[in-house]
Amino acid sequence: MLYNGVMNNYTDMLRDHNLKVTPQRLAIAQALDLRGHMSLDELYHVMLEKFSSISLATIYKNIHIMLENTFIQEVKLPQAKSVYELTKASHAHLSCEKCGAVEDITLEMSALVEQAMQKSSYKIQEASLVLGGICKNCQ
Amino acid sequence: MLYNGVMNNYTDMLRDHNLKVTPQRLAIAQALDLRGHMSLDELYHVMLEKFSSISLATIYKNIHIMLENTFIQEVKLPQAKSVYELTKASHAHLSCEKCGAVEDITLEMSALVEQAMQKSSYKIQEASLVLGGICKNCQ
DNA sequence: GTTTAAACAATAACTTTTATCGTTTAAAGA
DNA sequence: TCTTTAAACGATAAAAGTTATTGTTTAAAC
Repeated sequence: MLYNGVMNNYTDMLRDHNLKVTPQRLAIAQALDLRGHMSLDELYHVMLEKFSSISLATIYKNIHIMLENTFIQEVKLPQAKSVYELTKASHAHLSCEKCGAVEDITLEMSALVEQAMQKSSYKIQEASLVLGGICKNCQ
Repeated sequence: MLYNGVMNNYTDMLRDHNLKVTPQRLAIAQALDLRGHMSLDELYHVMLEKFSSISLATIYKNIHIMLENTFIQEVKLPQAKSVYELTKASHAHLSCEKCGAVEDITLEMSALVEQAMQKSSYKIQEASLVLGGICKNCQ
């Protein structure tokens, strides 16, 4: 299932999420896997290169159903358009405020969540963290 | 400046952010102060009660300029529409996935940010954290 | 192969957000 | 307090973003 750290069997991944396998969906999966994070616009323009007559509605509908089936996740960024990524283990995000790059980062958050549950009366189920800053290239 | 924990001098607050003081803006400031967090729709409907002929465009334009002048902040929630709040010291948010309530919570995040700076090559400037869960009432 | 439900492209419809314009008003200076 | 002026207002048009519809194509099960 893994080749040089890059997943290559998008067909199985789609089927695992009850998504019918089409060339368009395989290309979306590949694009997201390759680039990590993409906005709807970016995805549309990348898809246009492979499918010159793809409809924008196809992008919207696939993003919608892929979110519904948890094949992908939306990342809402404080100062930019949402980006989408393939669903993987829970993690936080780094967002460069200069170039707009988005990276995953895995952090130990259990202590923080514990702190929050003690301070509040919430039963916390998930944490969404975006750290804004300047990436290495832009420093 | 404080009366029973509720700020009452919205005029000064607006002026401090270079915003011309109008009845509509005073009402927006008061509504956000009173309720903590409001979506654009909620704000519009609350404002309609005071100003029966207020234009939706006025809400959009004021939210825009108030964001620009950092009088208010936008909170992007993972599974719901954005809400807005008066700008205050940096803090995280709790979001009830059942009733939609949003609360502020102050957490000690410096250790986490330190962890992130060591793991990555980013210079981190701000953290945006939303904790999703179930509030006391909904449990 | 056939059949069928789902996905597709095209595009219309709808929603959300921004821009325009004539009028009103807050705020600064006379 | 009275003018003056730039900004804010309401109304509404325009633009941008998203969803729904329709006829056609295609993936997948039989």
